[in-house]
Order: sequence, then C-alpha cells, then structure tokens
Amino acid sequence: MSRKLAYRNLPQLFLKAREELLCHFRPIITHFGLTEQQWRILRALGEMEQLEPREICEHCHILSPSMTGVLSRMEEMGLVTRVRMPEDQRRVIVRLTPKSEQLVSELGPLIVEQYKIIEQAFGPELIKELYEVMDRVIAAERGPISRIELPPKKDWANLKF
Amino acid sequence: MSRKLAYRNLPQLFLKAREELLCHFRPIITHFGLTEQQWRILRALGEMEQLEPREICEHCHILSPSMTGVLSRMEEMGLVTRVRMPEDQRRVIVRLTPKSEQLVSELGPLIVEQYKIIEQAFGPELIKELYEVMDRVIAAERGPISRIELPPKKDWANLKF
DNA sequence: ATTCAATCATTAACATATTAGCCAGTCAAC
DNA sequence: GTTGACTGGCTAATATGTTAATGATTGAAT
Repeated sequence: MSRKLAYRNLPQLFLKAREELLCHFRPIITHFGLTEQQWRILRALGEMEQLEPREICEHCHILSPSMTGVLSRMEEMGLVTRVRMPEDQRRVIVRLTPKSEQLVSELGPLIVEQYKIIEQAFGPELIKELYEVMDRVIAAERGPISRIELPPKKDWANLKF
Repeated sequence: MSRKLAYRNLPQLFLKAREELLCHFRPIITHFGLTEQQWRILRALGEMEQLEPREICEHCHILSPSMTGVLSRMEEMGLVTRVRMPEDQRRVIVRLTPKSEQLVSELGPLIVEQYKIIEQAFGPELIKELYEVMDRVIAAERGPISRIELPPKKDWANLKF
C-alpha cells in the first residue's frame, strides 16, 4: 500500500529553497548581532522612514504577537523608537535611531554584494524567473479558491487503538 | 538619501509565497489536531515506513533540537513509536502507529484534493513552473558560492550614539 | 451622554526555530 | 585495553510562530 501522495509537498519545497538562499545571508546578519526578523524590520524602516507596527507586520510577514516582542527587544537595544500617536492613543509610530541608521547603511551594501554573488552563481535568468514566479503565486487571489469539505472532527489525540 | 536596496528581499518573497500556499492547507491539518510540522513527519513516515530522527530532520527540514520535542509530543499522542537500535544504542527507529496510519490514510486524500483545487485556481502551468524553479534553486550548489568579507565586528547592541 | 462594535496593541499559552554545548555510544589507532 | 575523534540524540537558553483572548481607545449610532 504505497502511501505516496500524487503531489510533492510544495510548501516544504518553498521552505527548502528559502533556506538555500538564506544560508548565504544569515552569516552577514548575525555578524551584526541581528536576527533575520530584526533585519527585515530595519530594512523596511530604512526604506519607509516611519511605520506603524501593523504596517510592519504586513510588510515583513511577522504576526502581531511576535511583533510586540521583537520591537521591545529592538527598542531595548536602541535600534528603534516607539512613540504613541497623540491623536490616536491606540497607534504607535516606529522609527530608526541614529545608531540603526548607521547600521543599515553599513549592512545594506553587504547584502547587495551577496545578492550579486548569488545572481552570478545561480544565473541571472534563474533569479529573474524566481521573482516572476513568486509574484504570480502571490498575485493568485486567496479568496476565490474553494475549500474542500472536512469530515466530522474526531479527537485523534485521545483515540485508543 | 533613498535607502532602497537594489534587490527585493527574496527570502521574504519565499516566505510570503509559502504562506499564500499554506493557508489553503492549514485548516485541513489543524482540523485533525496536527501542526504543520507534525503532518510533514507523518507524511514522510507514511511514504518511507521507518526513519531515523536524523533522516526525518533532513527530509522534513526540521532542526535536530526541534525534532526532539516534536517527536516526544507525537509519541505522547500515540502518533509514532521510538525504538532504540540494539546494534547501535545511539540511533533510534521512528515508525507510525496503527492510529496514525489510519490518520494519514484519511488526511492524505484531502490534501491531494486541495492540491487539485489550487492547481485549477493557479493554473497548471504555474504549478509546474513552481516545481521546476524550486528544484533549480535547490540544485544550486551551496559550497562553491563565495562569501563576502565581513568588516570587523562591532558590538552594536552596546554602542552609544 | 451612553452604548456598542471595531481597531490596535498586547498578553497568555503552547509549539517550533536557532545556536551552543553536553553526553553516551561507537570505532579506529595506538 | 586506552585513548581520542566522531556520531547521534539530547538539553539549555533565547527568539519567534501560532492561536485565542484581553484591555484600552476610538468612532459611529443611539
């Protein structure tokens, strides 16, 4: 009874391919004492000047509960400032500090250098295709995809066999 | 001073695209009381009959320290058995249980159904291209890619500005 | 002015990711 | 038979992912 499914695990392939790329950047990022998520946020703030936590979540693909902790630690490290908006006490403005501005200006060019190296190694066409295919996947609407009907829920965790 | 880097954040695009796919499978997996990682392991064991933790780590892209906890919880739930190899007490054999065999045989077809739906929504060519591009990225050798030289390390976390 | 739904950030609880280090078991060289 | 390098699984410590719920704040409807 071959249990082999008809489709290879696509999300897992994404995971593997992503790791394949990231392993070339991780050493650079950790060299500066940052985590990958912290660098995503620094890079976003470097490009957008100022953002609200909610906007950073969307842009960097980090969930809100994680964001709270990440920003707290970054504030502690002196990498960002958090200021409540006077006109709406729920919202917050996040900015880079002089220190992190400096950090980004040093780290950014190194990342770009690494991209160039990877582009040569992978072949420029592959990189181009990558961006293109990714965009097409992301562009595919989430909504209109129908959902399969699920069988009645069993409590597998407590089922005895 | 526009800080915009020359390259879009490619690992982040992978993250987004992966999430775009996974959000169609996650409801199915959680419906059965599983996490995504647990399903990856169950699927692998369903196809390979028996595996050692080290092999599962490679196949499912889960690091060894995480694997310890995941397998412990799965053993606790009665989803896998762990047996030490007599001839080499360091190694362990992991297998499905009758319960999880049953689970996989129920869950697997639902996953396949969802793939078919996604394939129709995305277009079969896109899926095909996806698999192809992913494989090319993964095939790109990790070794021969040269590393940029890093500047002397500063302790950014404690630098005062 | 009060009520009510919606919004934003946060907390709580648990699972996993990541890095470093540990420890027992194996195996080959001495 | 010891030593020493190596392997495989594990622990520890910290950071993040994930889901659900809380709490304060706002704005619109009453």
